[in-house]
Amino acid sequence: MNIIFFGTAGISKSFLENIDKKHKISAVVTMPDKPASRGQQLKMPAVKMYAVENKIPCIQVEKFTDEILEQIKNYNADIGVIVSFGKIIPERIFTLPKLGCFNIHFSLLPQYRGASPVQQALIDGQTETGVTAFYIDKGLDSGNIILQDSLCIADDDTSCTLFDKLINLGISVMNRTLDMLDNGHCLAKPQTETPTFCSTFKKEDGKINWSKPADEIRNLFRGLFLWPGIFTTVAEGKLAGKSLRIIDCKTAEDNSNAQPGSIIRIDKTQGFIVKCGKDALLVTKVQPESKSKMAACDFLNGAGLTKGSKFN
RNA sequence: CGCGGGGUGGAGCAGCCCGGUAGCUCGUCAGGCUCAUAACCUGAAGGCCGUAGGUUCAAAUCCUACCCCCGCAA
Repeated sequence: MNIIFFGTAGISKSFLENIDKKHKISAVVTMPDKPASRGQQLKMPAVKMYAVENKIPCIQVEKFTDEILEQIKNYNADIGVIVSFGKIIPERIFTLPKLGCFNIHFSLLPQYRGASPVQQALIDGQTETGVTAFYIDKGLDSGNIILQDSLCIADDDTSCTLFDKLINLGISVMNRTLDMLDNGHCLAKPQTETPTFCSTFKKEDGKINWSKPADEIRNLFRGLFLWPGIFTTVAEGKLAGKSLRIIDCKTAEDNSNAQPGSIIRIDKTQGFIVKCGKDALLVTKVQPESKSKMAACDFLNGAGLTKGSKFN
């Protein structure tokens, strides 16, 4: 089939390069280059880099103008594949390909419609999630479901590892969906259950509330692992007032009535243990403001913190 | 020229403003104590203080240039 691919985020590239070779990718649609990192130089989306390397035409859109519409129309695509594009695609665009457009979404729709289904599922402590291929319609992730596959979430999965698993599964779902469409055996079913929604996260969402149970904090850590991460504020010592990012942690049982946010124990081989609302969190790796990642005990040595020190 | 922090024994840091003996918490090694230990005590090794110039009797510290690392923002 003749495919037009919509995608922007880093993960989109994995899908683009793994589309079954029997199909032809006639064009890639992505967002404009954006200033990035310290130098603030323009950086092209990974999808565009792939397109350039493989000499695939690439359309970058800020807004879907009439001119863009004409360009897309000229590619005469059979199907549009959308993976993490980053913009709502208007009806006059998604109706251009002969068979319409489908989206790969990282949840078991209609659960977790919206921007951060992977992160939110981890934060909620879910043990199962999946990938859904569905037809784009005018709503938000509300179209008819073509194919859905589930997988188990492991206790030690973070957004990083779970994304990896979902990308693999998603590529399979995408290619099977393309096969079904190609063969004309494609029965899409409406979403009937009650949907749930999730939105994007802000930096502030990663702030630790130590009065919460350790397993909730740990789930927040897992969900926000890639971005923005979870952080706390040092309350004393030479780094008082600075923020501290938690790079790795585990829950630890604790029945003491110590004050949440205080260090109740130091394990020189592993890290330090902070009391939470229920149980405690063993912090093993950390990154202070403006600093590199380091072992939790190294941080204590430099910051002059010890058993009894507190975080806010 | 987006904003900011930083490069000091193996690790994390202090010292720099106000030039004059290389400091702290760990780690490592040796010895001691102990039923035992990641605990405690004693001792030791290990530094061209990011690089190159400059100022000075004297530079980790002041001046200049360069290299590298990191956070924010995107």
